Amino acid sequence: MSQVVIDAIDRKILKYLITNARMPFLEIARKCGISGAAIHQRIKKLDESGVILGSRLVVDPKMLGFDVCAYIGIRLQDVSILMQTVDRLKQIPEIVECHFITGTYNLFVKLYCVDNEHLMTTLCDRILAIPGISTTQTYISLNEAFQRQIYVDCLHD
Amino acid sequence: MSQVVIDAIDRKILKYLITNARMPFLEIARKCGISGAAIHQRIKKLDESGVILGSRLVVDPKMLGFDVCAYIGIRLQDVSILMQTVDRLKQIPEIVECHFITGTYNLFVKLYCVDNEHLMTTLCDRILAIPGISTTQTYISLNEAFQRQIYVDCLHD
DNA sequence: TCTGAAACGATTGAACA
DNA sequence: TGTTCAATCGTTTCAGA
Repeated sequence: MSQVVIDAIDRKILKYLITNARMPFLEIARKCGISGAAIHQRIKKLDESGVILGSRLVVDPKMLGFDVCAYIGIRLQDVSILMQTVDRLKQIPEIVECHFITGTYNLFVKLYCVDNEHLMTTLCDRILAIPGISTTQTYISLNEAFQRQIYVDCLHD
Repeated sequence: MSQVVIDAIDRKILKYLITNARMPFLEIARKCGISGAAIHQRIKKLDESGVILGSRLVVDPKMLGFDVCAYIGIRLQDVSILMQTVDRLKQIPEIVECHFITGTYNLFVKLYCVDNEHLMTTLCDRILAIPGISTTQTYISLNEAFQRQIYVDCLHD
């Protein structure tokens, strides 16, 4: 996949915004030692080049009443229907993540439900209703120990 | 887990910010038909009550050079070291998510690596170096079909 | 819980080094 | 790429309903 040239200042900008998407550009500017307008221009470039995909508020699912988080591995009868299956999965709002994977399953999804009953109806009435699914395995997350973003500094320093 | 009373306006505010954490409060105010000050007060309340955990810039891992995304299921020899193991996993920057789960594994992590070699060294030199790990299984994500946030409207309307 | 007003700070675009 | 400047717009707080 195409890459983009990102220098130390870009990485610093990303690092700040990855932990707080609403950090004022002027505050970043002060920390980076350049002007606010320069930060603005760099962020615009990062945005246009596709490095920045967007920003999100992070909410606590449990506080909103979603007490159950689960991962489901999905095995298809026939890999040719992979894309159609993804489209069907996308229509299920409880599913927040969907991956193509190697190994025992073809697809792997993450979802949030209100309770176990909600998980069961989502699995049985919505997911298993999709034609071509051979088997599934559900892994219930008892607790999310942590969740964070990529550590940009892992890269070429 | 404790829940909080959230009305339709709160849900509308969250809905906007979940897809764009930098949306100006005044714009939300216009869409909700109340003043900017009221939006500010509501967001402050949602923040203080723990519904809002923070905000994040979403970056494309591939654009930053992280070509490999994987999930690893981890089985421990002894569940009593669960918390210590989480602490050790937290120190590995490549790991972005860590769950306690039911089933075949005790822990389940998501990580990003630069390439397969990086994945292998992270697994062998860092993860398997943690004492008490019995077995692991790695699922490589060939592609993330989609990733999004909880759909707030799943709830009580 | 809302509003409007006022003060302050941030964003954005243009012109230029 | 960077800078400064100026206009516009957003944020935040407070008093009061």
